[in-house]
Amino acid sequence: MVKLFGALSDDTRLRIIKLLDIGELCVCDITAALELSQPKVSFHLSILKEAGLIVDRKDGKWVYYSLGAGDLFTRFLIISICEKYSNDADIKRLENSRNARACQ
Amino acid sequence: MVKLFGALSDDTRLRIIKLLDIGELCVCDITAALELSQPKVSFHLSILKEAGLIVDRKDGKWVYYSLGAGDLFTRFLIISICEKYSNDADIKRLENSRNARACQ
DNA sequence: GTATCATATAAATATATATTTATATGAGGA
DNA sequence: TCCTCATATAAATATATATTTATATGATAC
Repeated sequence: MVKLFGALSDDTRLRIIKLLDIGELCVCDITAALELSQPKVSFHLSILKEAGLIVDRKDGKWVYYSLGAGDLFTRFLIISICEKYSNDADIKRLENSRNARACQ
Repeated sequence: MVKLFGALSDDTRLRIIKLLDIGELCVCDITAALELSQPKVSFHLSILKEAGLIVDRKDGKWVYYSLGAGDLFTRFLIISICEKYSNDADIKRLENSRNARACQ
């Protein structure tokens, strides 16, 4: 429980959760959307994964992350965060990045 | 939101929340129940208060803390924590402390 | 007023967490 | 096979958070 709340007590990680609410994303898209360094994004993804909030799926060179199934409480937390938290700028950059086919 | 989750990402503070679920308690009772130093308890109480999770009430020498009203989401978090988290040893020590009238 | 009690705060230190920079891994493509 | 790309990990550093020890505050009792 401490680990779960610890994973949620960081602005970067809440931004990632909000991004993944759109759907599955690869690391390069998340990195582009957040405008952060790749190791930094990987670090935060690992903490979210470790807390059971997200899951990953490998496909060739890419690793895709998405919001995890989790238990009822975890799901409620994610829903609440996505409802309360907004980061339009991130989502806009994500769209730009995808249109530009940043990672290929 | 980060501050709220940050306040919940510590074992000592979850123990305090669980204790306060019983009802209003003074600092000396919380200190006795947790078997921690008084400054340490005051430090953690200040973080919970700052996050809007608990409120205080002064009466003479004593300061009493209790779970705050908060918004729906905060209340749900507190309810969930109290349901999932158990610390029987703390509650037992609290009862002993009160019987012994530790603070007076 | 002085002593004592409950609590808070400050300063110093210890510990955990995040960030940066550099490098490793492993999959495809030339 | 060698090169490049996407991602992860390691090491070094920076920053935040927690803990300890000492002291301050403010109330009551003597």
